Amino acid sequence: MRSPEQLVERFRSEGLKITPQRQLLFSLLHENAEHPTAEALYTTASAQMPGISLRTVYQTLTDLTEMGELSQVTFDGGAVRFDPNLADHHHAVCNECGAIADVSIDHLDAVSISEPNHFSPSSTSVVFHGTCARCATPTSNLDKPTNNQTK
Amino acid sequence: MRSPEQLVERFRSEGLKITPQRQLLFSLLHENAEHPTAEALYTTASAQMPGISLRTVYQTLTDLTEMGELSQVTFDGGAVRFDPNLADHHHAVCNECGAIADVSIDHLDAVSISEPNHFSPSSTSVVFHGTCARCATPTSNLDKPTNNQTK
DNA sequence: GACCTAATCTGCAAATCATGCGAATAAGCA
DNA sequence: TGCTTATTCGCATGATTTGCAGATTAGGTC
Ligand SMILES: [Mn+2]
Ligand SMILES: [Mn+2]
Ligand SMILES: [Zn+2]
Ligand SMILES: [Zn+2]
Repeated sequence: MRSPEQLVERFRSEGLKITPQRQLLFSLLHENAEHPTAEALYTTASAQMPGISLRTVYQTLTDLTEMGELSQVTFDGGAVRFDPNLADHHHAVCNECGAIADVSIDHLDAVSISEPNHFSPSSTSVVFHGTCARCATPTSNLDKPTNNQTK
Repeated sequence: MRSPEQLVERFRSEGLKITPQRQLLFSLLHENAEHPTAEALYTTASAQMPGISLRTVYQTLTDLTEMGELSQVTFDGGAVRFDPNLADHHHAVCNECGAIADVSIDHLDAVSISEPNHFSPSSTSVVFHGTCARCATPTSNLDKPTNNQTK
């Protein structure tokens, strides 16, 4: 996703209005690597802008997605998560705390479908499930992230 | 998933009852490579057993999953799909018709996370999105599978 | 075969997540 | 300031899945 400033420009140039709700969401999403759900963004947004509607959060997220500024990902049937990282990347989901990390992958081109089933893949996505660095360290659990488990 | 006969044996040996509903679902799931949703199974089941409850379908699918006889998969936030294929495998989802095919993958072990982020993956799943063989053939579209798109 | 009882099935309420819709509101502009 | 129209908001509705409780039944006992 582009910077809030660039998004303001884009919205303006497309004749869309610059509302406080949109600006807040631009800033909450910018470089946000947490893959938040709509509800999570709503909670954060509400703290800064009491009265903002969950409906507006969904609306804005849908708009940004349709503009190609956001992508949506889901894991294991949980709620949709929003991802401002437009680079080609994959994900690592922690079984313990539910954290979702962006990962780059080496040798993805080596991966191929074994059987000659004539499927023409246009995209490939890889999801790792396992234990994240924080949850792996047996030290103090005091600073462990809260459980964001999808389901 | 094991054969209906073996499942009957397993259920019996665990003190579970062999009901017509369960037997029907055993047979509908056996070697079923369509990755059906609960609703889809309910529709098929209802044709053979009018009056069967959707709740029972869900219940049985949950039971089989907990017994390790079924696995559940979801794609793009759609409804949960049930998979009797217990072998380690991956999936190819057709963008056109929504068909989901099982695929085996070569060189998966070559795939690795680039950055040293200390994530310890316990499992890796790969999903291809693209066009299936049927949808790719420009011949008669009459025999194309119906659209089962997840969303 | 009749009887008993726990397991199962069923119908419906309710939870969760997401979208449709219309009325109220406010951004952008003359 | 006042107009126009996009946007926001609240609520209803839809889709999927689970909780619950009463009715039913499989499977054992006599
Ligand atoms: Mn990401
Ligand atoms: Mn499969
Ligand atoms: Zn973790
Ligand atoms: Zn297809």
